[in-house]
Amino acid sequence: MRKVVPGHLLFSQKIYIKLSTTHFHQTPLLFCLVHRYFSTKSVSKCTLGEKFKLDVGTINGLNDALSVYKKMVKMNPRPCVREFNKLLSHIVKLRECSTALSLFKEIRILGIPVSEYTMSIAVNSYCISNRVDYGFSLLGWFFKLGYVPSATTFSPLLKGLFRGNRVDEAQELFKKIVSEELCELNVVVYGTVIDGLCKAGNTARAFELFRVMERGSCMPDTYIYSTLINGLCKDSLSRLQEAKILMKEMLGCKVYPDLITFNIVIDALCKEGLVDDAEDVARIMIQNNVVPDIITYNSLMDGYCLQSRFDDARKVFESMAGKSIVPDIFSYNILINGYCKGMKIDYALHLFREMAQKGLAADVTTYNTILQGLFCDCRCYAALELFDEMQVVGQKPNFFTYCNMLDGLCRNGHVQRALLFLDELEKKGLDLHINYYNIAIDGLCKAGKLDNARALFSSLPSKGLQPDVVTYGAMIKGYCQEGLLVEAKNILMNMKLKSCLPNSLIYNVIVRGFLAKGEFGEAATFHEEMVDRGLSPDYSTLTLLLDLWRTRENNLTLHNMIQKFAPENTML
DNA sequence: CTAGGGTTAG
Repeated sequence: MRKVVPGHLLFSQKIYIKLSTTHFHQTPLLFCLVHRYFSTKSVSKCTLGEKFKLDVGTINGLNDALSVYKKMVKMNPRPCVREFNKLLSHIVKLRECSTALSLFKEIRILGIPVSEYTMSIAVNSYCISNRVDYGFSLLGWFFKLGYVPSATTFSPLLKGLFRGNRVDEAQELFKKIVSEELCELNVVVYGTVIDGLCKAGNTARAFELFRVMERGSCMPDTYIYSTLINGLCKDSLSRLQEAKILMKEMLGCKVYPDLITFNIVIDALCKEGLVDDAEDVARIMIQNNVVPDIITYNSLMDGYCLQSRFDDARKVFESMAGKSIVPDIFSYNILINGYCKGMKIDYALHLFREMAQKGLAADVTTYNTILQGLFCDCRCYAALELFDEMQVVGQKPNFFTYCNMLDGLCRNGHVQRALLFLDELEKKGLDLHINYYNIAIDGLCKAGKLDNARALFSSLPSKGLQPDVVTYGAMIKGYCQEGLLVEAKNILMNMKLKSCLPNSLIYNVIVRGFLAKGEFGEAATFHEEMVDRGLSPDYSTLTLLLDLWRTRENNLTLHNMIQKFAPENTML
């Protein structure tokens, strides 16, 4: 049976074409209105699909969503855009952005009309998948279709830029939004930028924006305060006192903390070692009818573990059951990490097996944590087995897994095994990283296998790798320890030629190396060079310097020597 | 039907 196209639908398509080619640039708003008017009109004549209302609550997982989508596409006429939007949005919430984007593309190919909502969902999907530039390219489509991107479109773009460490571009976009009035400056846009700035370490700029908000018509809400409190708590030097003041300011403005605000504070206290205070805050939150969730308990557990109060951590873990909260992968990883750090590896292993029994799959964090724990406990064989096991169950090792393996093997006297491991990595055609070689070179030097270290070091360029300051440092330290100062000096010269600046660690090693050999003139030269470069000797180098010069130059008083070698060091 | 804040290893 052929579908009869209603006359007014044809008419609306003509208008659409005409407006989009001639009038759009002058009258985008008018265009939108006309477009929307006719879209609704055309839908009103639909029969089967028009009545279809999607209830995402009935969708069970991705496959279900996909079959619903197929059903919707087959309907004639098709359900309205809104139902497609609901479905797409639901798929994004299932964290299946790539699927959502394929469907979005298919919808376009099938000629199913999309709305500004569909477009925003697509932009957001791209941003979540770290493909912000594709998100930006969709902005062009907005205009083609006669839509105007809104704050809802721009906030994911801003967030995506920040997440990709493109802080300058994010700030530029924000400035552009403000100066060209691209969209409404609402609390969500501010929140996105403030959070991005805090996470980029620019708390000062975040607060500037916050004060701008306060003065303007857009009042900060719980999200904004939580973001800033979190920013203060996680600033390089934690600023808990300021966070406390901000919390008071927040209450004064009658903005009240919610679950996430409390979780931020609880976590910050735990990380400061104030887990008992964190417990107090948890009690206060309950008094305020805010119910703790799994993240609250996970933070508390971590807090106890940091204080080596494993029994208390365990109590929190077990108390979750009574609150019908099921421990998640974080809960297990936190407790496993606690036990590993506390050298209670068997407890950690027990939990590891328990999670499998409960149907909870260990992730790469779990494996990395336990691998480290096993190596710390000198259980190399078990670690090697676990490394194989993780691959058997399909958990891909990452950069840190490989570092753990190499480092663990070296530290346990299995440098040769580490080298074999490194060979395997090379053969696998993995992305090689200079860190792998730094660990191996350091291991070889510490094992006194300087020739092997040198050979590995020399092979780096052929592998397409550049030594970094750590590589040079390992070699220099290796030579110094063997008293081979000429070689150490050569490496130092080499790195300078490659414009790799020696750090204070390297200078300290060299100065101590020359002092140990009694070559005081050389030691003094490098000491001077270090100071010239704004670096200072560490405690043990300084002690050696002072002792030696004191015995050699009796006429120097201690005061003179301090003036000479550590003018800025007030400790001595 | 679209957008912002919180927990683990290295």
